[in-house]
Amino acid sequence: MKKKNGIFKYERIERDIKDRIGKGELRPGDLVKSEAEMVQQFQVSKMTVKTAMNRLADEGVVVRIQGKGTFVAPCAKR
Amino acid sequence: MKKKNGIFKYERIERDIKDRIGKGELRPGDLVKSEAEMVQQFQVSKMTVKTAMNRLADEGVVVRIQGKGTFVAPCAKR
Amino acid sequence: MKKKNGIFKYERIERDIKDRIGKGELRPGDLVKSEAEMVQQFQVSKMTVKTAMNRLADEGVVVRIQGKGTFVAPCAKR
Amino acid sequence: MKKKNGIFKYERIERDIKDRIGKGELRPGDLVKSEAEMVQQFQVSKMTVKTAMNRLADEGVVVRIQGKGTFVAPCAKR
DNA sequence: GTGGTCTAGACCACG
DNA sequence: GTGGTCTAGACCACT
Repeated sequence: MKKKNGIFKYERIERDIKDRIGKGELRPGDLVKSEAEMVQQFQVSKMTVKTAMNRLADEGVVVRIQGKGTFVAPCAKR
Repeated sequence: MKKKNGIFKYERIERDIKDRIGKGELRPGDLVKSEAEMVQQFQVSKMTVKTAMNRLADEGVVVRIQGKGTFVAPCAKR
Repeated sequence: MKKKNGIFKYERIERDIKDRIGKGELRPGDLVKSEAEMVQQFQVSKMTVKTAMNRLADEGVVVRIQGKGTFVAPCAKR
Repeated sequence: MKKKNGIFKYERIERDIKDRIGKGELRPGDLVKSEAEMVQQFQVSKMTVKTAMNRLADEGVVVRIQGKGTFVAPCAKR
């Protein structure tokens, strides 16, 4: 995993999602962009997106459901 | 997505059918529940039920007949 | 949905691979096109490609290795 | 196939679809209700719905695409 | 009214 | 960056 500007790439993605939740752009229950879309948006590998989203899932910020998508947790922390 | 005991959903369904055969609840020639009923019972999609039942058919545990149903094989293995 | 020659889409894909092996375009050990490429080439969904390739794997024509790719079997039948 | 009030059940369904197109409720390219929904709506068997929709498809009123749905034909006749 | 094929995606496990 | 599992449907073939 490489850093850019002193932070890990996956931290940039985590930060972005949390910011959107903080601003109310993403609300509890909302569908978050898919892995494939994030790969495009952030110009990173699927593994980097996965690392970011799994960290957010571990923190309880999002819930990932196979075959359905990634959703903002019902009581998302930020 | 929650996996039970680290196995796939279709494996849970396969196991359930095999267990019923092992216990004698399902006997050779018996009609097995329809895909639609299993979708309800196991709370999975139709394709997951299909994966499970097709695997059992490949193993020779059941026989599937289009338009009729799924039956326990005449000499079902367990 | 249009079927060509009254056969299923996955059968067209199976036939294509077998033909390439028969012609010597694909030889034992060769890497076969990825699922994503076949989705583009045959204009079908990923699941249809999977059905085709899994059937070829069952027949022993190809070997599929998660994380690596699909290869023509060492002693491919045609 | 049974009649009700002197007309075949599938004729009632065909009539309904054509009427909706005539009124502009359904326009070229629109997705028509699924087979399963029509079974509920008209309280008929799947075979009856199928007969109706296939007749409409033969007439060029609708286009049926496996895995996607039934659509009002680009230049639907009525 | 069953099982079969197919869509257009999603996330997961692995290398 | 592959193949694997899974969703929530659709229409198709058959009995």
